[in-house]
Amino acid sequence: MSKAIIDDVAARAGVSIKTVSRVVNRERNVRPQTRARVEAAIAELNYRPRLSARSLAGNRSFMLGLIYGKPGAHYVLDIQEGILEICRPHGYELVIHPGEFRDGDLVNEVSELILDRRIDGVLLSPPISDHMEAIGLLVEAGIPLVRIAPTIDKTAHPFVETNDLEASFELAEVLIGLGHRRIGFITGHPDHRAVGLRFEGYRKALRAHGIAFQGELVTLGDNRFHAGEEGARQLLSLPSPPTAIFAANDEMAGGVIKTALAMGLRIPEQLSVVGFDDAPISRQVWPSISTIQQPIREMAKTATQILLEQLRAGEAEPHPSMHPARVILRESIAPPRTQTS
Amino acid sequence: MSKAIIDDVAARAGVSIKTVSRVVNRERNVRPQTRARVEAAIAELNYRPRLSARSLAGNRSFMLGLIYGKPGAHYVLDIQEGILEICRPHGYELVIHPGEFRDGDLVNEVSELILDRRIDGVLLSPPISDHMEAIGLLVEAGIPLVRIAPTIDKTAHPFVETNDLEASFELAEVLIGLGHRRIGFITGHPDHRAVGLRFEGYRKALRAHGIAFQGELVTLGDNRFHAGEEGARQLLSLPSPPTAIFAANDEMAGGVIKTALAMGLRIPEQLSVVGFDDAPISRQVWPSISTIQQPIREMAKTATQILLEQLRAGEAEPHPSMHPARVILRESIAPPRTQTS
DNA sequence: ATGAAAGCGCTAACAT
DNA sequence: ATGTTAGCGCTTTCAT
Repeated sequence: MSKAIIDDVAARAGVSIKTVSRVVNRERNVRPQTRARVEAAIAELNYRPRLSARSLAGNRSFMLGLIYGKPGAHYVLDIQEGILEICRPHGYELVIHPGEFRDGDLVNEVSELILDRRIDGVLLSPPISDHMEAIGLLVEAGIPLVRIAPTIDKTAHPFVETNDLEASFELAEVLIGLGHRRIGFITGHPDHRAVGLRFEGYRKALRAHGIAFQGELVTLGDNRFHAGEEGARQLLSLPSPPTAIFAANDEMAGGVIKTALAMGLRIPEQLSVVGFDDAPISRQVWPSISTIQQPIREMAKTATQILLEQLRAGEAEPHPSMHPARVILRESIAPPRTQTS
Repeated sequence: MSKAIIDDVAARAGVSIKTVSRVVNRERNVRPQTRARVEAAIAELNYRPRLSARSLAGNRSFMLGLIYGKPGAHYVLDIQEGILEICRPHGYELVIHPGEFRDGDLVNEVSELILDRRIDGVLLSPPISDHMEAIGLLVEAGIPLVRIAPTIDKTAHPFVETNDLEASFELAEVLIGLGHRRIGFITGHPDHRAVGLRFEGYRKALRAHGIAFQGELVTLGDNRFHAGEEGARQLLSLPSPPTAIFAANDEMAGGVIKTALAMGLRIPEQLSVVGFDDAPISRQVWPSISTIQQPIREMAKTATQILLEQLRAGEAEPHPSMHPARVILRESIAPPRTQTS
């Protein structure tokens, strides 16, 4: 029963409560000897500072906020755990906040988060990391924030990033290297800008290899499994169907696989498929999907470190940090069948 | 800029701060007229009580804790969102806490959660809802808790439950009804007791239909995709392989599908497969998996309601609530091939 | 039905 | 390097 409060510790260590406070807060100007005495007293009494008291007096909440969209459960959970791994040891709690990009309430909810909870700092994960209105609100309120994998306006605020475009370019090049020339693409949700960069990477790769871009080989998706199914149905019904399909994320690539199999195609012999994210589904379908792995957990950890540093230093210098993605090759790709068949 | 504090509201409404406090806390013994005046003042000033001040004075944190294992990202996220949906409107924040069942640290972390964060109440999701040591700690500390889908010791504490065994029985009966007699089973992780009930449901169904239980048709799994692959490989290599496989969860059923396809089997013609959970994977593989849907989000909501009620009433009556699961039939099942082939 | 006064346990500003 | 004194903004008694 740890009912000890700061006065108990002070009494036991024979110092004033201010000195105890100094030790707890790791301030300097405490003699090592004194510090040791206080730390001993803290240990003996199993003293834990009351968060509410610290908050009230110090005007900070020791809480970080995470505002996230819905880019897949595994993605969100990875981010959450990455953040927790860093912030917990520093005495910060995480308050999670699901928000829809298009939801008009998002802005209200953000201000509620600020006003009611007095969050000390905020992490924004995709696609909310590109939600400039929400960001503006936070900036106005003076709440430190770090954006995870933003794609626009990457000047004003600290962020951690990855290289969607380059990784996508590389994966497209793999297909081209195998001999594919008609490569379909299923785009992602327009609110998820990062996914748009993947499309650009694809186009750039085509260009780099002198392959003409063909609009008919592109279908509009929304990141969901179903869009992959639809897109595949559409692309594979073309008079001259693609020999490979690049889906902007794994969820949709999974949809492509399912539809292609249902249509009686053999993968990868008759159709190569690639995705993006290294989502669980990419490993779990048969054949497994070649994809791009993003170090999202690491990004979340770095973002949290940057945020905590900002909280400590009180400054908000843009502090970019790059976590490159990497290509993962699996069963879903092969050279195209020779045209003669 | 809502910098209004309780004194401002009191002044504006022409009452004492105690009365404002009464209105904010919905206490009675306030004349409707007075209440209206105070509420008007609150609205005009956009007053928001400081959580830290309320916590310090009232000795509660307005935070709920969720301790969860890792039974799949979608599952965890569903629970989180179910809880948030209920607790946010009541002014409670959610603090999430991933914990490994076998991790010795879990107990430490739980006490930290109690001591440091002064959590007002805790929700335990599977498999932690069966972690009696952690529960004991919470009870000892007098922290109200609600268990989500526990399987043991369902007497002492409030909980919400579902009917794993009965649903499993029902799904097994579907296979039997199709004519299957050799039905393989891949068990779940032993720490996840609920998954054990699914095995019992399977055995009970066999018994009910006069089918002898055969140990060789059972392999030990751990809820993960890979275990499904292994189990399928083992079962399908038997001299007389099963005509259907029941995996204790969808993740493993997905593994079965993948392995069976890789072995050249056609599903469902040559092998029927069923799972449990209605996880995304059950919809995303081809063919899609027949399974059981559990209303986990609803369970989480109900659990939160019970917890909040307890916090209000100050009592901890066991308050069971049943959320039945239901069978979902998809493409992965068919009658067995006739033995003559 | 309403109010006055006394903290809750800590940090901040200013001593010393 | 350490201590003193005020609060932080609310909820609790206990009056009235």
